[in-house]
Amino acid sequence: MKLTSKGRYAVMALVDLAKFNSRNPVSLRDISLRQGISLDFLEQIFSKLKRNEIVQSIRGTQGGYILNKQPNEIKLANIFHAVDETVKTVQCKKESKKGCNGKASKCITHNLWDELETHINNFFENKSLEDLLTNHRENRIQ
Amino acid sequence: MKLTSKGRYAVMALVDLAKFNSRNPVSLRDISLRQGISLDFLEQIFSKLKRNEIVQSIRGTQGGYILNKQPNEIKLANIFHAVDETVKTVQCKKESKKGCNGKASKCITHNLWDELETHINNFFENKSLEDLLTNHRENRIQ
DNA sequence: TTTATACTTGACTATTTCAGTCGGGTTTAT
DNA sequence: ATAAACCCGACTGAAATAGTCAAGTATAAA
Repeated sequence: MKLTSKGRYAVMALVDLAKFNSRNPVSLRDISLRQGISLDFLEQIFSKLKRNEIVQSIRGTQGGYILNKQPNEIKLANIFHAVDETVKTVQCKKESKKGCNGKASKCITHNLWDELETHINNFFENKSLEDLLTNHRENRIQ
Repeated sequence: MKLTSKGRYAVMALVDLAKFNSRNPVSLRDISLRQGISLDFLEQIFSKLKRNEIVQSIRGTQGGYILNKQPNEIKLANIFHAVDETVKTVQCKKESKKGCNGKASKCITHNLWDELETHINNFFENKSLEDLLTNHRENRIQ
């Protein structure tokens, strides 16, 4: 089981954005440098975050991105959903596959994956950007 | 985020094995046919399950596999661990990557992935083969 | 009004992982 | 003897991932 970089980077970038979100927009170039994430890749990610109204963009010189909501209103679930990061446990749901749809009954482990999905989604629903910011402030040494 | 087929198949195969575990060993061929899983792939999986003492093998004609413990003693965590299915959230742990080890401090989201790992592992620690068997018996129609 | 900065978009690509195959074994009941 | 079944390691096609690249548009500032 793994989490892709897209979702991980999205969270890292948004925490960074929230930290420097005081007044001025934050450019992807800055985030790229601070977080060590490819600028081109960040652009892909932020295009999705914008489409999902998690951030707003400001074009032109001195432009950048700002959060579209307060950090405590942005759940991790929103972020992962925005960048198409989904929990795909139940491959047996695929059409025309044996073991699940082929027979009239669900495959042996079908319920298990459903439960797991719920379990993981709960975790993401109950964590906001705000939580991460707090956690980070407490733990950093510098 | 996704779960690989190896772990999913391992669970399906073991539930199947547990169901038919009455007295005689169960051959992979039978499991393959019932669950629609490639025989060669099953052999890879059971080699690992055996190495981790989750099953025992009986060679020769009429051979097969039997569970090495009672279903209620086999946690899903054991199974996933046996087939190398791990929750890989924290890619920032990789050596020589920016954002975590490069600097003296942990990367912004490091704790998050740790928490998530714990959250998911809890789920697997608290579910046994026995639970799945019970669940399956209750739900099947046939 | 020119220029540099920064967002916008879509196509392209190298790498890695996954899922499964293949070809050889060895063991053992019948 | 032979067929069923486990055992083991190498190989491979396909898909997903993690970017890269190219060609824009918008806007603030000089």
